[in-house]
Amino acid sequence: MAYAVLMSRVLPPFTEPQEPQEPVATPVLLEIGTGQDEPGLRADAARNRARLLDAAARLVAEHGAAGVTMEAVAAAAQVGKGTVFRRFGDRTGLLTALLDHSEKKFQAAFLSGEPPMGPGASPVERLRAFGCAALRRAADDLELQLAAEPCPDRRYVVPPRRVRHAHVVMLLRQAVPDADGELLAHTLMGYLDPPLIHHLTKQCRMPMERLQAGWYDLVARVTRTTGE
Amino acid sequence: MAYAVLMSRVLPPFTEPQEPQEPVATPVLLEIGTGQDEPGLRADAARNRARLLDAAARLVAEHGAAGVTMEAVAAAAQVGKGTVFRRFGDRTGLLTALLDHSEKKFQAAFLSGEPPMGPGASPVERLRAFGCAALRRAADDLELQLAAEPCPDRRYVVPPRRVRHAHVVMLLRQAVPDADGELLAHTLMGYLDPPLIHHLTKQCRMPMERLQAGWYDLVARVTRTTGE
DNA sequence: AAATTAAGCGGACCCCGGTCCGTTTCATTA
DNA sequence: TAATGAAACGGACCGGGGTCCGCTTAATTT
Repeated sequence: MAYAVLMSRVLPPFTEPQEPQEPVATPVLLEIGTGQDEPGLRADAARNRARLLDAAARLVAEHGAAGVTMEAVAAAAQVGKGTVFRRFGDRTGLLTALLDHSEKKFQAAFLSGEPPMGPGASPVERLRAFGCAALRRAADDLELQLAAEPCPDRRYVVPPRRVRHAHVVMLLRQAVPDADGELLAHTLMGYLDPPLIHHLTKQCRMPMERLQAGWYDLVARVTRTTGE
Repeated sequence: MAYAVLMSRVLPPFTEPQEPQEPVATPVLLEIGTGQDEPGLRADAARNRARLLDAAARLVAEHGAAGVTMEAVAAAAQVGKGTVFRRFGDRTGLLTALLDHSEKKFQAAFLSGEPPMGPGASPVERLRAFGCAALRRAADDLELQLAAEPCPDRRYVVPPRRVRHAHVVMLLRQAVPDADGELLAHTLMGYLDPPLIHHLTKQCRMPMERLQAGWYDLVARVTRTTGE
């Protein structure tokens, strides 16, 4: 499939899913993100990219995420359909690009922002804060996050997820050095997955407070600390 | 969408996703399953159903799950395409039906089988055994399980998942009565999700032993017990 | 056995994601 | 500024999921 090739242009330096994925050192992380403005793009390409994102955002606002059809976006941006795919790879890529700006801010917050999320606080405090922020982030434009969900076998390979995962692994290594941080991190991240948040808040009508309390409790159990 | 209507025929007595989902008592659970033989089906319908499942299984064997096209199945079963959709609702439904038999056996094992999975063992022991079995089950025909993965907003609503979830909730209620069993159960189940198993074992080449050890550790932490 | 009717049937049809490839446009080099 | 090659473009095209609706058939009733 040409998908990988296209994505390698969209998401520049990114290892293939195959290799065993050594734990990534923190400073490298910042380079993994999607890259909103996409440097090194020909003038017309850059312009079309902007028009496409603009059109897509308009469509979301007007008809919800379901209204974001590749053809519709192309038409609204006065651009050929092929162009949309060339630029974003596939529908998920487009939707992800739409979320990229806020995702970047989120990443900045936990990678290098103020405590308690950023460096300076204790690992457990940072984990707690991270979860709250992630819950909040998932709750805002849940619809888009849901629509941007990649197909099952890409889910764990997508850059934003890897960044978050690596970060949680790092915190867990500090908080519980003797545990299998990789696996525990997956468990914790599972709690924060948009589809689950959606199920609990929308389909089961759970209040966010309960989810947050659940997160605190989970962190406490996993790190074998007390709640306070 | 007519989907829900169709499914209500395929999965007879099943509450809508909307209501807050009260904890289901154990004896009821057995009725939730998909129902392989589908009683109350007209003779021709039952015959076609069987032919379709047969054809689908053949296609999986020959061309992998990706080869299971609704049209292909219909053709192989000498049946109209509409018939496939009438019977199984959608592709996911068909694939799920294909897994139904083994899923039923799995359910029987943890609901009423021998200890340590079935009743008789302690809740923590049952949890540990449950996870191992689930891991094993996910590892066998991973491909089919992956292909049968429902779209994100159905994921937590699908009968097999609800059965497992309810069961884990029950065990957690016994093991850690003061915790939020609903939420903890989701966390534990997340660890056992086929896409994650696939990612870890296939894309990251992790050995199953590590996953299993991870499960034991997770159960221990969540229930605040020691490993042994 | 004939009549009735609800369930089932099938395939034409629509929509949408994704691909392909001949044409156009930008940037670079001469 | 003309030539050249790579990158971008666009829309015809394809395949597959899902729907629709007029027709058929199995079960039931009289």
